[in-house]
Amino acid sequence: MTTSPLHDWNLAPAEAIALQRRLAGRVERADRLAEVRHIAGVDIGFEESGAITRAAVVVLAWPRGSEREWTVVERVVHREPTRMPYVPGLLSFRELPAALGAFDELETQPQLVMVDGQGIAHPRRLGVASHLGLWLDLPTIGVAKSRLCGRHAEPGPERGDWTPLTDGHEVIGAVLRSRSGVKPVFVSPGHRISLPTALDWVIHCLGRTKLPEPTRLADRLASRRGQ
DNA sequence: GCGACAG
DNA sequence: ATCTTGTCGC
Repeated sequence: MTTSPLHDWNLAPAEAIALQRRLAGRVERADRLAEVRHIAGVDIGFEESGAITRAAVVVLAWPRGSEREWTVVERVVHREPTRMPYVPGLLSFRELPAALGAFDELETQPQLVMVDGQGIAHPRRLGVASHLGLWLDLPTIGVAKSRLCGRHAEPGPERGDWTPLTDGHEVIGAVLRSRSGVKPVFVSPGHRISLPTALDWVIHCLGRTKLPEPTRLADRLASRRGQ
């Protein structure tokens, strides 16, 4: 077996929390991105009543062909037995093992990764997107469908309108109206990216749907609803 | 003690 | 996350 770059995954809740506090100090909140040619979207689904975790990664070419033309470069689905239950705040310990398995099978090297879940908009500033970014040493962005922590005002009604997500005086993300008339998404930096840049990328990847294309396609593939 | 709580 | 049909609206 290989030696884990950061840690192993079988941890008790108290240990996982202590680990998150340590890892959070390694998260980079400033932009450190290479020229983007491929953007990956990641999401997790379950089979067998939750006994099997199914990770999906979709890689899209950038820049895209035309306004609403995306080129899917690669798609990977990786399954493995589920190890941990869902515990709010400890999501990465449940989902990352399978996600990393999917990345191991990926042939294309993305320069940016969008994850279904929070980045630093997390109680200890280490949501699943940040944790994955540290492990892969790649820029990551968290795009969640609901809030885990922080306070915010309701964003405007038009696509692109957003308000800051804050915790105390710290800005930890943005609440973005990705589509008018629909509940907003929660965008937060994962690793090696700033909030303004993360927001730009998410907005660039928006189609007519609520979720940006990378995450939307990964979502479909993970739930096997996708093709 | 009473809520809140990514997926 | 997942279990699930029809239905309202652009």
